[in-house]
Amino acid sequence: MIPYSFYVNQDILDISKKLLGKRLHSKIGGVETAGIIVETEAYRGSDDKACHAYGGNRSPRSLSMYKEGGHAYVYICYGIHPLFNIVTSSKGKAEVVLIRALQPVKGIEEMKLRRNQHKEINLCNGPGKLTQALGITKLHNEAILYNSTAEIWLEEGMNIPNDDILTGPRVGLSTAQECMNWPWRFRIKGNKFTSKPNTVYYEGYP
DNA sequence: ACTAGGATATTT
DNA sequence: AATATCCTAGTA
Repeated sequence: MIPYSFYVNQDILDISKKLLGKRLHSKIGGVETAGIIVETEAYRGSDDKACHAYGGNRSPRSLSMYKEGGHAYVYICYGIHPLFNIVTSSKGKAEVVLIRALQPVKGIEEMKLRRNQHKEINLCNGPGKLTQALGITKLHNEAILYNSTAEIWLEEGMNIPNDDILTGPRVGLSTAQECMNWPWRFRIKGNKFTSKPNTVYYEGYP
């Protein structure tokens, strides 16, 4: 299990890249499922208009973003889909990483049942899909990811060198003005399990 | 292959 | 009224 120290006092863009290649595990309803993180996005409260905590904004939804690194921020997107984010950095800064896609490695049969899909490629290739596959719901908002009883946690996986990371604009933003073009989406080059809109990207980090 | 529409919690 | 999405059903 990846410890508390990993989640705090790291630059939000650095940790978004370091999360690539790590494994996200859940043990929910007695079944363990896991996948390699292959796509992330960074959200930074202080100056990022796309972030729910932009400029220190607080709402019932965004409160958990202000917790200390190592907590989960789960919110409901479009009224239906829970999206799973990892709070990073220190308390009060509201910096989170959205997990956008996984390569399934454990509990694949359970994922197929939960997702009602039979193709492995369709189990975790989107932020709303992977929460369903892993059994993550809004009840896991504010969950701690680093203690022995955690239902959701990370494990070390493979190290992804910078040359194997593609960056591009974040997905689904249209009113965040200049922020919507920031290359704060990260994914593993050549990996087939990333989420759909794969059109725009840059090699490496500008 | 591509596109339109529906599902619907939360915020402004 | 808009949104950090996904699925189905329709047309091509």
